[in-house]
Formats: sequence, C-alpha cells, structure tokens
Amino acid sequence: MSETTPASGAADAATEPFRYGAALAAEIESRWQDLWEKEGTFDAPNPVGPLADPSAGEVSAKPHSFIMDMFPYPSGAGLHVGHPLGYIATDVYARYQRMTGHNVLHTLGYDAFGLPAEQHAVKTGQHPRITTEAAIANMRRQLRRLGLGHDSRRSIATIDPEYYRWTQWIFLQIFDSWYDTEAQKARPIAELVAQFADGTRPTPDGRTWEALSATEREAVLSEYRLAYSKEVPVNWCPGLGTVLANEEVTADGRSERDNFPVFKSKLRQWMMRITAYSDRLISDLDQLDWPEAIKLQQRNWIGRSEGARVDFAVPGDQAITVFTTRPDTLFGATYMVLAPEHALVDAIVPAAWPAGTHDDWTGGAATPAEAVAAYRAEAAAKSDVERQVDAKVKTGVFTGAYATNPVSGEPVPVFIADYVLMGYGTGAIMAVPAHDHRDFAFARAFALPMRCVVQPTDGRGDDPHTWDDAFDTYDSVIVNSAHDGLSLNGLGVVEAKAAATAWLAERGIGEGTVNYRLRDWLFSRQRYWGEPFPIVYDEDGVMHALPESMLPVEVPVVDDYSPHTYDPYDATSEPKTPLSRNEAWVNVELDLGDGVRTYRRETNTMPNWAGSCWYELRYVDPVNSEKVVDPANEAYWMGPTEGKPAGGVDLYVGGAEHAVLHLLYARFWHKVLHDLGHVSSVEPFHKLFNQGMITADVYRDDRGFPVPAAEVEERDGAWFWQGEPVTREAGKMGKSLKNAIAPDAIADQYGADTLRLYEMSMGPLDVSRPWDDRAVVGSFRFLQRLWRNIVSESTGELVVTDETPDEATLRALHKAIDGIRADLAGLRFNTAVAKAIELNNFLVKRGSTPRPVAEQIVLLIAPLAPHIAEELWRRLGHEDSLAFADYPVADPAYVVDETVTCVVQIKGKVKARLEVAPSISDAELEALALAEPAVVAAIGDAQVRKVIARAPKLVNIVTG
RNA sequence: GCCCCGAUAGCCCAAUUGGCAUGAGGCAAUGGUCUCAAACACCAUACAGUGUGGGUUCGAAUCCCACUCGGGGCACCA
Repeated sequence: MSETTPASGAADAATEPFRYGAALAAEIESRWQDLWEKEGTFDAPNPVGPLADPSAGEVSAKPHSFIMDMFPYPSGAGLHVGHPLGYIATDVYARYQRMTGHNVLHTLGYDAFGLPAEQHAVKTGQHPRITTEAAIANMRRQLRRLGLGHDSRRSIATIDPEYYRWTQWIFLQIFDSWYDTEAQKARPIAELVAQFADGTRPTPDGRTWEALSATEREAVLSEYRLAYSKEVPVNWCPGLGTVLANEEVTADGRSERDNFPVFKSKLRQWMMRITAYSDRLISDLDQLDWPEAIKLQQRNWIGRSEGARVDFAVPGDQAITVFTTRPDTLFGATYMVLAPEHALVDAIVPAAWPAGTHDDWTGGAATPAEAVAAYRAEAAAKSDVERQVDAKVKTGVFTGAYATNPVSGEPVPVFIADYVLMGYGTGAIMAVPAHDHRDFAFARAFALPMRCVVQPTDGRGDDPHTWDDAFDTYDSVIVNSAHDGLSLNGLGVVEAKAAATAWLAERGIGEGTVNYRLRDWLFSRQRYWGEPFPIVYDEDGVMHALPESMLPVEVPVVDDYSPHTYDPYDATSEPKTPLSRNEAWVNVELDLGDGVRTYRRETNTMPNWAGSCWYELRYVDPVNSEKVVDPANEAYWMGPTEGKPAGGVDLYVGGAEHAVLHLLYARFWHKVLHDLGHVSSVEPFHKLFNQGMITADVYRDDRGFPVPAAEVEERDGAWFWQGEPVTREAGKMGKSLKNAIAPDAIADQYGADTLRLYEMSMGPLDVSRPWDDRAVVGSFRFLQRLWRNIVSESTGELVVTDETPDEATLRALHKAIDGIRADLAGLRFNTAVAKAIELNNFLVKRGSTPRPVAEQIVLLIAPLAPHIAEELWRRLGHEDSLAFADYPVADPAYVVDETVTCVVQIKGKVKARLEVAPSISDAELEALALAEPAVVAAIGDAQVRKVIARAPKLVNIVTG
C-alpha cells in the first residue's frame, strides 16, 4: 500500500516527457472534456422544438438510439467505483452507436426527492434543497471526470419546479381518468360523467346524476378514478413516520428502508389503481427484451391466478362466495374458512353452538359470538411479524354455522382463521384439506374430515387420514366426485376444472374468474421533501383538482421540514404530514370558477417513485413548456418500430433491485399516458439490462465490526488492522462497510480511461465481481503500450510507419474489428477489451505500426477509452473529433484464416492436426485425415467403424 | 418450504452455443533486462482440466438426472 511514486514515473519525466503516465492522462482528459463541453459534441438534435438543430439535417430520417441509465439519488457521500459501472457501459455503447451512424440520446438526471435526501438533510440540519443541490453538483463533477458523453441540456432533476410541474400534471391526468374495462383502456373521467349524466350508465343507487350532491358525485367517481383517496388498510411505519407501499415492505413485515416494523392501519390515503392494468402489465412483458428473471419477478408480483368464484349457501338465504383455483376439487371441500374481518361473519353466527360441537372448535367460549369476538381480538393484536412467525401453527374458531357444498349437497362447517386473508380473492375459501397444504394443516389441528378426490400417484393410498401432507399435483385424475348429474370422475385436473366451472355457471352459482395478487399502489407519503399534490378541499370537504394553469404547486419553504417520527414499535401512533404545520401554505384563496374562495391544500406528498415514473419522457423533450413531451419527438425516440413492437427506450441499464418497484410503476404510468393519447409508445423501456455489482473485500475485527479496508495489511495469508487480526469477506462496496474506493482516486493515479477500461474488462456486465486495486494497472499498461505503438515517449513524434500492412497484420486487424464490433453491439465489453489488447500485443511484437492500422485501432478503442483515442486521432492528423467517425468495418476476406487447423481425433482423443483450407469439403478432409501417417499409425490394426467429419475443423475416427 | 441464476488455474474471466481448454485477455507468482539501488516499464516462464457423482453422445465446460456450495426472489395469495 506504499504509494510513494506516482504511476507516471516522475523520475523518467526528463528522459521520457511524452510517456503516457498519470500526469499526461490528466492533461489529455481534461482538455478533451473541455472541448466536448464547449462544442456540445454530445448534444442530440430533436426532430422539432427548442432542441431541434436546423443544421443537423432531417433528424427523423436518421436512425435513433435512446440509451438510459437508471436515475441515481444524488448521495451526499459521493460516488464510489461501483456506481459508474453502468454509466461507463452505456457511454461505451452510446459512443459505439454514434460511430455507426445513430443519433444518440444519452444523458443522466437526478432523482432528488424522497427519503434518502430528506434524511440526509435532517441529519446535517440543512434544508434538503441545499444539500441535494450540492450533492448533484458534486456528482456532476465526479461523472464529468469519467468522460461520459452526456447531453447536459437534457439532465433534469426531479426537484426542479419545471420538472415536477409535469409530475403533478401527469397526476392530474391519472386522477381525471377511469379504466373502461370494455375498451380495456383508460379514458377521461369526463366521458364517464357524461354517461352518468345522460343515463347510459346508472348511478349506484339509481338516482339521476342531477340529484346527487357534489360530495355524492365525488364519492361515485372515486370508485372509478385511477388516482383516488380512500380509507384503506395501509402499511404504517412509525419509525419512518410515513405509510409505505406494499412493494416497500419486506416479506417479514418491515420497511425496506432502515428495517423498521410496519403495522396495519386503516387510514385515508391516496391510491393508484394499478390493478386495473394487471393483465396488460403481464401480457405486454412478452413484447419486451428484458432478462427473464425480471419478467418472472413481475409476473409473480402481479400474481395472476385463473379459477372460479363459487357460492356456498348459508342459512338465511345468503351465500358465501369463495375464490378457488381448483374448482375440480369441489367434492373434496369439507369445510370453509372466512377471514376474521369478513363482513358476513356476524350475519351467520347463530345464538348457540349446534348440538355436538367439538370442544376444540369453540375456543372455550360459551357462544359462537363470544368465540368470534375473542378470536378477532387476538388476530387484530398480531403484527405482521408475529403472523409470519406463527404461520406454521394454524389457529381459528368455528362460527357455529354450516354452509352447503354446492356439488355434494353436504353441510360443511364454517370457520374463521387468520390464514385466510381479507385482501385476496373474496376473503373466503372452500377448504380442500386432502389437496391443499394449508387446509391439511388446519384440518389436522381441528380434527376436520378430509376426502380424497384427486387420485394419488405416489402409492400413498386414498385415505387422507393416513397421509403426512396434502397431495396437490395437477398430473392425475379426479375420483369420488359424482352427485346429482355432475361427475368429474376420471377426468384430468384441467378438464375437470372446466367441467366443474361450466356446471356451476349453468346453475348461476359460480363462474370462471381471474384473480391478481397485485394491490393498488399506495401513493401518498407523510413527508416534506416530495411533490405536493395539486389538490385542494373546499369548506364542505369536497375535493378539487387544480387547473393546469396553477401548476406547479411548489414545495413551500419552511423552517421545520423534519418528519413526525415515533417509537418504531408504537403501533397506535398516527401519521402527521409535515406540510400541515404550515397553516399559511395550507389555507389558500383561489378562484376555481366559483369566485374567490378559501381552500385547504392536500398536505400529503408523493412518493419518491413519482419522479422516476416518467423521466424518460422528459429526457426526450426537457425544455418543452407547452407539453409533457412533443408527440413528434416522442415518436422519433420512443415510438414503436419493427424491432420494438411496444416502443420505448432502446437500452435501459440499471440494477436488478428495481424489478418490481420502479419498473412496474413506470410501466403503469406510461400505459395511462398512452391510453390518453399523450405518447405513441406502449411501454417505457424496450431493452433492459441489469448490471452486476462491484463488490470489495470487507475486513471485520473480532467484534464483527468493519474496519477501514485501506488500512489493512496482509502478512502470510492473514490480515491485520492496527496489529490485530481481522477476517476478510466479500461485500457490497460502501461507506458502512468502510471499503469504498472513490473513482477520483483511481483517476488521479492512472487517468479516467484506465478506470473505464478496467471496469469494462473485469467481467461480463451482468455479473457481480470483486474490485481488485492491484489489477487496475493491467488496463493502464495496455494504454501505455498503445500510446508507445503510435507516439515516441521521448520526442512525442509519431512513430507510425508508411509500410503497407502485410497479410498477417491485416488478418489480426480485421479479426479484431469483426470481434469487437459484435462484442460492443452485444454489450460484451470484457471480451471487446481483450480483443483490442490482443491486437495491440500483436503490434508490439511486430515491432512497428503501419499508419492505417494505427488509425483503425484508435477508432476501435475510442468508445472504451475516448480521451486517449481522441488525442491519438488528433496526433495522427485529424482535425475533427472522432465521436462521429465511422467505426471500422471488417473485410470478410481477412476475417477467415487462409488455412485453419483441423483436429483429427480417434475416439475423441486428439491424435493429429492438419492445416487445411477453410473451404475444404467433409469428404476431402476425411480422405486427408485417413492418409495422415500419425493417424494411420494410431489406428494400427483396429477396424474403422465410423468417421465423423465436420469441415474444416474436425475429424473424429471411431475404431473398435 | 417453493421458484430462478451461477460454479473453468492462487484471483478476475474466455471458449463462435455439442467439436483443439498445448485457455482469448488481465492480475498475482517465479526468473531475467533496465537501474548505484528501487519503483515504473519491458522480456520470459510455470500453474488447472471445468464443484461432486451418474447418464446421453463418435465427442460434454456446454445437454439430462441427483447432490454440494454460493447469489437472488417469493413465502399462508386459496
């Protein structure tokens, strides 16, 4: 770790002043960065609007390439070398695209609202805008140093009022629309109002629209609006002082951020009706070029289940409707379970236990009503965490009521139990203990009857009472299922489902239906640092959307912006919005058409996801003050094309952690905007690529606390910090593990081109790999050798020669061109770098570099190491930047070798090698191989049974 | 518990998708050149047979089955 001498070799400066060292790299890099900035090299012209460039010709005719990185939070801590991995990759790809004739849109904005920025501000005692803007400035400085070719005119930040004006505008579009299930799309709410007004659509209670009060109308409409405010069960996190979306709560009932407990609470909150789009969000995945793993995660999160609704009659002329995915097992339904909070429970509970009620079923209560009340209290007191822990033990209580199995006509007892969730399906199930693991466990605990209706195929017999668990395969046939004109016996599961569903539908006691796991998106937060809602309430409490002319509703400047947080375990606490403290802002006089009146503002703010739900659209048209995005610009950059059926950004690179949060929300917003006619694309992101993480060694002391990795010494295969032994493991790079390495430090030591090259050569972009400080020098040496092949280290003069390249050199060159092109296009940057190194090593060995070869290798490396490439290009006599130079194209004549080595195997073992023409036929090759003396000798007396010839590379002789 | 993904030299990784691992590339190691010495640089050398066990095939890192280890997702969703 002793870095006494800079890598440039200061001592050599006198004799080798033009050596490619850290000092020269720094000089070259800052000079080119200044030039790119001054000339606006990476400014991409739009077809129309303020960013159109008349001198750029007919933009629409040029092929486009819209390349994006996932929006970063501007962290106060600055970047470490893991952060820019994806940014470098997209920059390399963008530069390659530019050199292959594309009009490239590449920029980077900042997702600057939200909890991280606010928490940082609270910690430092400075207003979030000040800390956030400082963090953005620092990040811009760090990123500029890496030579990223961004169009800075398009670098928006979500906290800019001119940006969030449109975030609020989109909210209003969503608020002012409803989902027409027949047309399968969102439509303006005005069209729904018109239907109510002219009577084509009846109001819920049958009165005319005219007869409803404003409040009543709003209540009707809020059942349709895609953004609505409603009292709903929400995830309340006292430790953070805000409510959270389902997607922000972990499986064990804690907040994804800071791991605080989350409690269920019923509160009035803003919701987004994302569930209306469940089906389209699943089916449109097929049109996208995304990693299968991410598509799978989205499909699982949305959780589409096909099944049936079935009515079970209960006394009092009522019915309990259940949802089941297995209507084929209806004959096996031996009891029912309702969620404890199910509305029908009170209606079916009888005054006394039926005669002969099992003692275990009553929970020790004297009457069913008491048992139900006691169980409900018990269930309500449980937090999600406790429920998780207790999940294996089934609890519940008998309601005292019996329902009738609609196919067998048998009475079945009705229970309440917390293993049935109110929020899914109908909040009630038919229990088929023989063929469902959860029902099996419950039936065992309560000694309930079981009936086998799916023939076991594993030899366990057909008496469920002797089984260890339920038998739930789809790959069998139905048995014991015939009564009253319906027989499923002998049918396969799939046919039986259809038959049972049809039978139910005929009798009006059921129908086929689809259920989704996805819930509506909880869209409000009790935060200061977020977009205010463009909503006010009048004196009667009636909600009004602000007109477009009143946007943006700016975040008010206040002294106290900290959230109301509570003891993380205080489930009884209630959220309070920071904005509500500011009476002067909350109460506002406006003229919304009825003259000037006093209104109260909505004081919740939007979640941090809001700004990132649509930023790709604003990148396209960042300074448009008339429209969210001009249709011509949107159509050019994002519109559907042949290879991009749903449209969207051409390449989107980011971490896999956003699989169901940002990517689902953004798709939803985009689809609403599409339905309302604002964008031509159906999906926001066509090709998605998840980059891996850069990990780094983490060293921990004997208490398990991380120690500063930079100060650890290695001795004899063990590690020590301040003389004490420490352990080593791989971990995420970051401040908390004390192993962060700043890109600035690497750039100081070697230059940004080396850092770029190293990050690209570490491995495939999509896998995580450990940072190795020592290995960086390998990329540096490559650039030094490249430089030396073209420029004299002592004089700075060109050393390229005027020779005509020989055939071997041309073959090496064109093979490299061919390979590197394919690798860059396929985002395989690690192998592209290897091939460039290989070609350069060839030139080193060759002893001199012919000028045409020098020019080609400079162009080849330009996307990866743009500064040194620009510098060499200039020294080779070119006046213009190579950013738009044509990328080398391989001559096919030199890509294939004149002769290839053919391997001759005997029974799969290599026995001889032949030099043959690539065009040789199988037959010729076979004859040649069998004539080869080494082969003849190896075959000896053995019989040749078969010869497999795969011209031109292989012959395999099978003897025996 | 269920579902994905992965495992190649001391380390990071290639291998044109079933056809030469005398491994593409890099790091580290060893020897040498340069140097008063070192660092930088340069030259050269060695190092594994593809996590384990079985199978398919003329031929397997690649396909199939089982297992081990590592990473990720879901987790009473009926």
